[in-house]
Amino acid sequence: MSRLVSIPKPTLERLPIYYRVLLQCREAGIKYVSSGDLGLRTGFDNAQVRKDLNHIWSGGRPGLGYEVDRLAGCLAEFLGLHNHTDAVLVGAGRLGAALVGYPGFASYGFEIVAVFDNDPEKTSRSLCGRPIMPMSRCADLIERLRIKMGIITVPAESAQAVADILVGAGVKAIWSFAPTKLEVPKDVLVRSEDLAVGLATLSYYIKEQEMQHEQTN
Amino acid sequence: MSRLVSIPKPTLERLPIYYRVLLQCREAGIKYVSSGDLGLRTGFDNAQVRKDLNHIWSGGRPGLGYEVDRLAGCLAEFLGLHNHTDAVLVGAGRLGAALVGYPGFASYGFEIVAVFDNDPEKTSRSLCGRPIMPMSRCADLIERLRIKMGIITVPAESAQAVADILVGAGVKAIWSFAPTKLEVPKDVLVRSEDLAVGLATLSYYIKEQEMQHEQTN
DNA sequence: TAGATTGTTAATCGATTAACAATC
DNA sequence: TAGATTGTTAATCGATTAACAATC
Repeated sequence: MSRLVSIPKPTLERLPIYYRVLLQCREAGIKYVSSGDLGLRTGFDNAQVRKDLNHIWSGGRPGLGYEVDRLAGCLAEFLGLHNHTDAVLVGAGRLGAALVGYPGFASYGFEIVAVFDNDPEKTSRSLCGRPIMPMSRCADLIERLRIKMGIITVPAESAQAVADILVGAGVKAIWSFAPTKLEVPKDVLVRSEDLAVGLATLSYYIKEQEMQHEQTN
Repeated sequence: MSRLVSIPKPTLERLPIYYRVLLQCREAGIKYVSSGDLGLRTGFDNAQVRKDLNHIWSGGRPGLGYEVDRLAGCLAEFLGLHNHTDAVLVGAGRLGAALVGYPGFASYGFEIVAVFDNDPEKTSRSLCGRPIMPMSRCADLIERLRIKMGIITVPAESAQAVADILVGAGVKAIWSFAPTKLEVPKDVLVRSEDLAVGLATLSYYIKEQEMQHEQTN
């Protein structure tokens, strides 16, 4: 039956942040951190920190805190950061280029092994040393290399078609930057990074600030 | 006293998604949508949709639904998408380039009017028609143009220093892509888009899937 | 021992979902 | 009128915060 002790989603999203801070601590030669320290460095409540960390490790020492090295190790293990995972990227535009060149990738165990795009003008060029291939070769490559992860950086209109091809070829996790809802079978995970959501949030905040300003004057 | 009827954060983050779907409906010539329709197209519960929309407009017509045109208008109004806002971007790397070229920007009322970078090699070049200027000129330009929004696409190590300069010059909202916590006065809003969080989430999911696979075999 | 900090339980808070009378 | 769908209240669910005995 495996571990069905599934972790709350908000907790899962905070774990990478603890991990980042722990790496910084290690860099700085710090051996132990308390939940209070971690709270200060992440902006989370200290009780929150303890609760989150207890989901993955109960090795904290009262009066002392958490051993930086071991906690970082547990987090990396838990998140699967040591597992190497190959990925393909579809959409060789500016955002695609940024992701291919993103150094964080490697440190999270991911490697973009192939880039696809349907624009013939692009398929003659290459991206960070990777040839840009036409979509016609995508499914075949995914199947042969048994690739499980796909990154979508095409415009919204073509995103669903791309997702269908990826899923059809065996991809199980999609990281999408296209502002649209993707329909996929339920054993496939889609994570949408929607920049427009962030922009709209900021726009709202700025509008509110300006309105308050006007009232003060 | 203004409107202290502040909107729940999860709701605020869903509004741009409704807005996007409404624009698509309008494009398709659809005049009315029900909360059920919107739920299907966004993936949210229909009761959720009604509750969210009632925060900004109670003009839905029982038996008929919401008038696409007017609802879209209310959303745009509420989110401040019609208000033009100038912004500066700091960090002319690949991600910076992707954002400067991002078409979504304009449709949310934002315009990147200046790009800064401290690498002398970059300051000779330009980005999508905008000259890349050295940081030494940043504060002055922000003050003169009374710019309220800054976008940070520099490495984590330099992000805090950049934020300090922006805030010192009068910026009130920061959109940061640097994986680090920024300390700012409490009247300044920081929105962090942390790609590492997304990556780690996906990594965890893929690890889980593989573990279950191993057990099945 | 005294001080600090853990892991965990209980209390609070807020968000989602269900239900339904009102109304087009 | 009959069918559909709203706005809203009440019920449920889940996450955050507070508190504290246990322990280094």
